[in-house]
Amino acid sequence: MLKKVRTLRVLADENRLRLLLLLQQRELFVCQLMAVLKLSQPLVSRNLALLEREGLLDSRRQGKHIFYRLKKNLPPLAASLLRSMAKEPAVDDLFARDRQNMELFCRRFLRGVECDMGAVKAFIEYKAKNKEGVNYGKIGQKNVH
Amino acid sequence: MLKKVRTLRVLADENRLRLLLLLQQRELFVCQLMAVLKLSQPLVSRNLALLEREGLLDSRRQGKHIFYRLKKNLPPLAASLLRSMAKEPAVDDLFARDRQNMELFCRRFLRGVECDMGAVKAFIEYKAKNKEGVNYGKIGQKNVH
DNA sequence: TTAACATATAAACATATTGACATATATTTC
DNA sequence: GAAATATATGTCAATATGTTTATATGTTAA
Repeated sequence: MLKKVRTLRVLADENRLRLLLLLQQRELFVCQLMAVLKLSQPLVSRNLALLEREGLLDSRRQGKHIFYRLKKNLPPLAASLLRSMAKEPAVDDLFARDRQNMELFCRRFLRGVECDMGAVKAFIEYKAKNKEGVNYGKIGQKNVH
Repeated sequence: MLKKVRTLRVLADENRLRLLLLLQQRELFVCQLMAVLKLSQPLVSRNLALLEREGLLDSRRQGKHIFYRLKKNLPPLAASLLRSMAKEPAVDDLFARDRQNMELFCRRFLRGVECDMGAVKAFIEYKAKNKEGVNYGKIGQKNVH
């Protein structure tokens, strides 16, 4: 198969797109992505591996953690596709929520700690209780306890 | 699933990309695409239907033939993706051959006739005999009989 | 109306992808 | 060293996708 068609296939998946969009902003490790996207650890791992093999991500180990981030010199096709995708309203909405959740998770559930599965679990439980429509991002306002 | 992810998935296929690239140039009917891409009739039909349902193609019937062409107002995502794809060397090579073959087919196998399955069959047999490396496009030169 | 033809759709099958679960690996901490 | 932890990988069932074969539809021409 043509390499670029393979790249397209890899990009044509909601989970992987959300991973890429989050990793566009900054370096992250697996458990952060698990918490925010609410995906199982093997699922996140596998999709990250796919993206890395396709030349879209870089990773580096630091202690127990493995950091992933968007490759600096992204293939032009992938770069332009990601940009176009991010502009689509529906994608942008979803991504805005993911970004907000990542912020919340890091600020209120990690607090200094690099990351740990306890925080992931706590975050997912917290989100299960505080259902849709909650104003996650702003501390000290009603819907946040 | 997000609509735009579905669109991406539809585009992430070699056969469909080749169809789109050919249809970018001009209106074509099914048997022309069958001959040039060397794909079965149901396969061409089905992929064209997929692309049309996704809002990437228009079709109109004229007698026995059904003409397809790239939609005028292509969704921006699809338009930019097609442009980026066409720039990729490997895709461009493949597409250049397809375009050349379409030209040859129309000029030397259709000749006035709108299209017919006999011409499709003849073309595919001709191509089977004159294997790779042949200079299809130029009449009156060695490799063309 | 029937035969011939271009295209569409359905049915059947093979293959690929997804996601859950179990397990392996690598690193730190004790 | 062993235990704990973060991540990776293998396996399987479910599902989706791609392809072929068979059949249906709609059109023209006799």
